[in-house]
Parts: sequence; C-alpha cells; structure tokens
Amino acid sequence: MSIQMNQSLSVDCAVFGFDGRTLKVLLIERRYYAPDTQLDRLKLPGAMILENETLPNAAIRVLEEATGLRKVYLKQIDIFSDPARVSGEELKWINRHHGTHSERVVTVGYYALVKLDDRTVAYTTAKGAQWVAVESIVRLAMDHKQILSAALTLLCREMCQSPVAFELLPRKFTIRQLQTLYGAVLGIEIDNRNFRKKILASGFLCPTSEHEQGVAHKPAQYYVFNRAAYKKAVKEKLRLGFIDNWRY
Amino acid sequence: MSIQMNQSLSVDCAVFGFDGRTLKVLLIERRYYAPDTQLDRLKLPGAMILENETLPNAAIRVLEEATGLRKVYLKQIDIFSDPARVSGEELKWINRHHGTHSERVVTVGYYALVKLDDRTVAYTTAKGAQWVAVESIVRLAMDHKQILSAALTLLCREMCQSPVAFELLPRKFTIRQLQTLYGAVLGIEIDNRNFRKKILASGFLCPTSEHEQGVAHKPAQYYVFNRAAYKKAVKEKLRLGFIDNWRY
DNA sequence: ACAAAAGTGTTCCTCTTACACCCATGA
DNA sequence: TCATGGGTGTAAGAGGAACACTTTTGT
Repeated sequence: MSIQMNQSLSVDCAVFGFDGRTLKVLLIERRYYAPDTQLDRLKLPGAMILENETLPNAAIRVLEEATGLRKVYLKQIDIFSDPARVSGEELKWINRHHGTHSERVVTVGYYALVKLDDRTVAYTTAKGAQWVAVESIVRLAMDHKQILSAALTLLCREMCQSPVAFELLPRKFTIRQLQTLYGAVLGIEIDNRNFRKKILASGFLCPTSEHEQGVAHKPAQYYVFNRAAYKKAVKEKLRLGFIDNWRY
Repeated sequence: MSIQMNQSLSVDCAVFGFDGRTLKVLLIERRYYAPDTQLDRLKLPGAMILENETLPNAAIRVLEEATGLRKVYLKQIDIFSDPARVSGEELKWINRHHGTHSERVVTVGYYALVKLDDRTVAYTTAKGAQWVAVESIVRLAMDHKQILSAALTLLCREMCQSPVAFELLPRKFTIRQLQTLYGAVLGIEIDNRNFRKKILASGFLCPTSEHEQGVAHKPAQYYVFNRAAYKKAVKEKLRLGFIDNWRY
C-alpha cells in the first residue's frame, strides 16, 4: 500500500476585512518568487500543520502570524484534496518554501473575519501583505482563487444566518455601517427602514450614548453588539426556514 | 521540522437509512478485535485515503465497499484533527488493521444517505454490518460517536434546507412516509395538513397513478420527487432566512 | 440655503399555525 | 361494523416588502 508516501496537510486562510466600503481579503506575496515562471504572485496566507496541532490551531497560528491578532473569528471552509491541486512548478515552490519533499498536499481552507483597524492594517502592510478588494481578484496562486470563492459563498450564507457581521465592524458602529456591510458582501440593496426595524427588533444591538462627530449631516448613533442577548435567543429558540425545529 | 512524520488521512462515513420508523446508521464490527481490551466493538465504516484519490472519492470507495451502492448522497461533515483523537490501543488497532505505522490519524467525516431496500440490507448483513437505530447508540469506537453526533446535527439542518429526505426514501413514496421521516429525524411532531400543504405547494412532488395495496385503511397515493422542478426553483430564487438574497 | 445622510410608520400581502372530521379499505 | 390511517379547509395572526418625508449637522 502506498498510502504513506510524502503527503502533507496544510491550512490556508481567507482573511476578510471591511473598510467601510468594500470587502477585502488579505493576500501575501510569495517569497522565492521567480518572475520568469508563470506562477501567480499572490496567495492566501497558509502553513503546514505541525505535529502537535489540530487543524483549527494551525489556522489560528497562521492568522496570528499574518495579522498579529489572536482572537479572530475563524471557520472552516472545506478540504481541497484533489491530488492535482498543486503539481509541477507549484509543488516545487511549496517544497522549496517549506523545506519539504511532498508529492501531494491536501489543504484545509479557513476563513477569518477581522476588524480592519489602523493597528492591524499597519501590521499587515509592514509584513508586505495587502488588503485587496475581493471584487477585483481574478487569479491567485495554486487553487487559492477557488478557496476564496468557496469562502465567499460560505461567508454570504453565514452572514444571513448568524451575527458574524459584527466581527468585521469596530466595537461601536452605526446601523448604517452594518447595513452597508450587508449590502457590500451580499451584493444587494437593502431598504434602510426595514433593515433597522428588523435588526433592532432582534434585540441584539445596544444603543450607546455616543454619536458620530464631525460629519456633514445628522450624526448617527453608535451601537454595540449584545452577544449575551444573541446567545440567549439562540438557546431559547433555534429557528431556520422550512420546518424550523430540531433536536441536535 | 517534524511535519512529515507518520501521519495519515482517513475518511469515516456515517451511513444513514430509514426503515419507515426510525433513523438507522450502518455500523461495522471490528476485525482483530480482542474482547479483553477495553475498545468499543462497533465503528463507522472508514478507510485510509489512497494515493491518487480525492477525499470524496475515498468516501465513495468506502461507501461502495460497505453497501454495494455506487450513487449515494454524500456530504462532508467535518475534519477531526485532534492529535489525541486516536492513541494508545486504538492507534495500535488502526496500524494493525491497515498495515501502517502512523503516529497520528486525521480523519474526515462524511455522511451518506441510502435507500434501505432489501438488496442493500442483504448486502450489508452478509458483510456482517448492522443497521442500528441512532437513538440507541451510546458509545462507539474511537471518536466515532462524536463523528456521528456531528453527522446528525448536519443532517437535521440539511433536511430543513434542501430536499435530501428523498435520498432516504424509495423512488415512490407516500406523503405520510415523508412526514414520518421528517418527524423521526427532527424529533418533532408535524401537523399532517400543514405538511401536505407545504410540500405539495413546493411543486417538487409528482403524483403517480399508483396507490398502496393491501393496507387496512384508505390506500395512500404514491409520489415521486421531481428533481428538475427543484433545480429550476433553486436557480430562480435562492432563499433562506434573514436577508434572503445573495451573490455567490 | 443647501447638501448629505439619519431616522421614522403604515399598509398590504403572504406565509404560518392551529385545529376536526369524513373517507376508503381490510379484517 | 369497526379499526386504521388517508386525505381535506378555514380563520386568525405574524412577519416581510414596499414606500417618502422630516431632521440634524457642516459647509
């Protein structure tokens, strides 16, 4: 049986951030990149799994390395196990980069949501990474474009079903910011009256006494996400379309 | 770096079937099982991934081996990558069973839905496998109980969101059978009038001219699932709770 | 004064839920 | 004729969608 040949397991992370206008993803430029080859320059941050590490822990490690952040929202996307997903020059690049001799690399994709504050942007740019608008990305190294697409699909679904949007916003945010975020990620226009009604009725937002300052219009009130209220609501009633009630 | 030590990647499958009353899962009895050890006897079917195989293909292979069926509904559950998920006696058993020398096994869980017809039951029992009511399972080998729990959680969600229930029923089925299945899996009671209304309104069921025979009550009409109508509906309008409309 | 975004209610309609009886068949 | 499950309709309420104007601030 040849099932123990040189195969390795890696994680790749699509790290999303929101700058108030569009959804961005963190890309890193490959080291050891030779411009004369046909390899794409940009890739998602990733790493090989270490000996005593779970996959989620590997993803957390990659995240901290890439962003300097420890507690980030992290979710598994999918496993990419096509034997041919990396081969030829790409495989050579990987082995050179990691000092390995793999014939095959199975990777597990994760996506992460981070708050794009000054500190984080400074950290990532100091590391030579870039925040790129997801709309504008047409190609990435290896099958990373495919991983990114899977991440976006999942992110859209998650945004509609659980309060992950807050992971992309500062602690204090306006309802309009939240709405803009939903609109940008989902690519739809949202009626602001219905949105406010729905989001406020959920009871998951707590108003603060603070308002925007220095804006050339009526200053908006800041809210914070009430995670406790959300968890309580979930515990009391799980609900989702179709036959909404289940055991597990 | 010690990232290329003996680690292997396996798949394990929770194969579900419905006997008209309760949800069952296919379990196999371990070979090389020594009764004096403390290892649990029953496990989910599984295998190591082969060299030229994707993970889904490995799962398909396991499925065919276990059930004799080729085209089955198959969905990834999760990855189980805790370095300690198998160790000690369990790890020894695995290495003996597969002829490997792994220090660590990461496994990918899949769940499958099969139609429990006579042929399939005959095949599986001939192989020494058992269909066990999921309700009654308290322990399984390794972390398979945990994998099974994750499978059930996912199955419940899927049942509420897409027409996977039909994978568990014969091609021709009565609406009552469908309702019983939903009730059994979700563990809820469902009002038959509302259920019929909703399910028929969806347009995904085609009535046949056939009815039950030999039953001591009004014979029920048989229906078949209209997959084409379902796909068309999905294409026209994706919908799910909260903000129902998205791009990807 | 004007530009720019915040914030606010109502109506209509669809979908969900709760609920009880007659029908067709085999024993 | 009785036991068994199949099959049917309606009314009330909740939730979603569409829609336009006033308010507050900076310039």
